[in-house]
Amino acid sequence: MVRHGDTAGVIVETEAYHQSEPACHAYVGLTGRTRVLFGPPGRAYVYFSYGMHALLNAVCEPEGIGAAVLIRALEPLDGIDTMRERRGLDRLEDLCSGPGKLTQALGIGLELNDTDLASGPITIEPAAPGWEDVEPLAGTRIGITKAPELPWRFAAPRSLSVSRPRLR
DNA sequence: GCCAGGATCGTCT
DNA sequence: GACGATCCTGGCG
Repeated sequence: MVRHGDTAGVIVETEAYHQSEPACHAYVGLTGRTRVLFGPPGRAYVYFSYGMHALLNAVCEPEGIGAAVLIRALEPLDGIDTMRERRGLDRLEDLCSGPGKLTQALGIGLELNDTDLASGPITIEPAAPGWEDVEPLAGTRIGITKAPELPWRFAAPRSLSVSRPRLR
């Protein structure tokens, strides 16, 4: 699960990105923007998408290799009233069912880029009770034009908080 | 249910 | 100067 302040949710959807394929920002090599991707693992890579959304990634692989996991959806767990206020929405399954939605619901902005996901302010924690043995489904990634064939999207089956289209 | 269009701006060419 | 790892709304059926 992911926690920031009083808000937290269970990770139900992710996508993997790696410097070896062109959909990954790190594909172009080390630049000002991709510096964090090539840094040590366990840090947050938060970047600005489409001029209006912050997207949260967990940096993976040893320092020197550019790779990360995009957090695409959460099932809301704590601070749901706060999430509703930030999102201006009521329906539980709409609060965090997309990478831009969940950063808004959790109050995660660009200022948290390159922060440590073990010590916070954003923390990634072990699976919540009842989620330990969930086996994710795999499918192709969403919203990209390069390397669309790679089955690097993963989602929890049956969760209503997964972004569309649902995997099955 | 599906599709098209607009908002909006950092990053790299 | 072009291009997105997006979201929301409105039209149509």
